[in-house]
Amino acid sequence: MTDMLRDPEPFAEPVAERLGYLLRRASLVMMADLGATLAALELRPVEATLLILIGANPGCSQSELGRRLAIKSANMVPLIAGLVGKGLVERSPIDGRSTALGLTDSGAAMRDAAEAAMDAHEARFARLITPSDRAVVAGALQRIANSHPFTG
Amino acid sequence: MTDMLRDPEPFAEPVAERLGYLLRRASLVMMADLGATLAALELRPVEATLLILIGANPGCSQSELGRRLAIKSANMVPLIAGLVGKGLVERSPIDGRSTALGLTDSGAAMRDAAEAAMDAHEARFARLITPSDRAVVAGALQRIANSHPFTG
DNA sequence: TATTGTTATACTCTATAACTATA
DNA sequence: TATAGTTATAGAGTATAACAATA
Repeated sequence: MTDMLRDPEPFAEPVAERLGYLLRRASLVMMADLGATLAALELRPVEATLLILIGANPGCSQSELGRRLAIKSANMVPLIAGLVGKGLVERSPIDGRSTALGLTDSGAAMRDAAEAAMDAHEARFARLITPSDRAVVAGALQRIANSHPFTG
Repeated sequence: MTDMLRDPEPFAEPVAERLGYLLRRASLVMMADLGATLAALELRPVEATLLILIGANPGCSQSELGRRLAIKSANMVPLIAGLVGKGLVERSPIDGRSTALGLTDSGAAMRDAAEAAMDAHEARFARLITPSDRAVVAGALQRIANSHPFTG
């Protein structure tokens, strides 16, 4: 009987028990699903995140977004330029060196669509964790994420 | 009094509650710590993982490792070649197309050092989660990681 | 015909250095 | 002097396509 359950080709996976390994594998799976989900909107995950953050913080600067998301300023340039080029984000000068960012009307619509897509995406995975365990997981992940300074 | 605790520059972070976002941030923090930890051994995380897996599965093939770790065969070539070049891994032909991988003596010593470094690394983060919550987190991460087929 | 290992290559993401203009 | 934004570039990591040799 037990032979029926035997692994036909046993392979030891000692790293599979490690927290960092599990975290990375789980993160890659969720990122892949999110990417596939947002592809319908022709948005990458980072672009959807930027739309949501700009929508929630109208007038914020490019450098401030970079600090929050740990994206270097040099790498923010093509990201924001891409969203502006798509007509989703608009810049309005604050002073000579800063520009306030905001969503255009179509940017706000796209943000709403992206949030709906992300809700559906997240629901597919939240199903795998009981509500009470979800709080435990979220708390643990937050403590890990905050245990190192995020340089940006 | 409450003014003393007020955020000097309020910034809404609606994505910070999302499971995928938390997972990614936590994973990046642990990966950065692991990379810094293993730098003392001049090993990257993926190289340490390969040493551990080869040590636990002597005779395994390069393509099998790639399937387990979701690394494409084209990308396995320079990885294994690098470990062979460092004298940590040795190849012995099985048949005309497969080669069995194994650790050299110095590869086994390096594997031991890498596992010790990973133990210390992991302990720094396990501290942030109570033992009973650790099982909850590990279970949730495993279900998420297994919820999508891993293509490799 | 499917698999192992390989080469070459391209694309994305991220990092560094240097620079301009402004506060 | 420090900051916002930019440019150019380099380095990882990962992806596809095509191929040779073998099972």
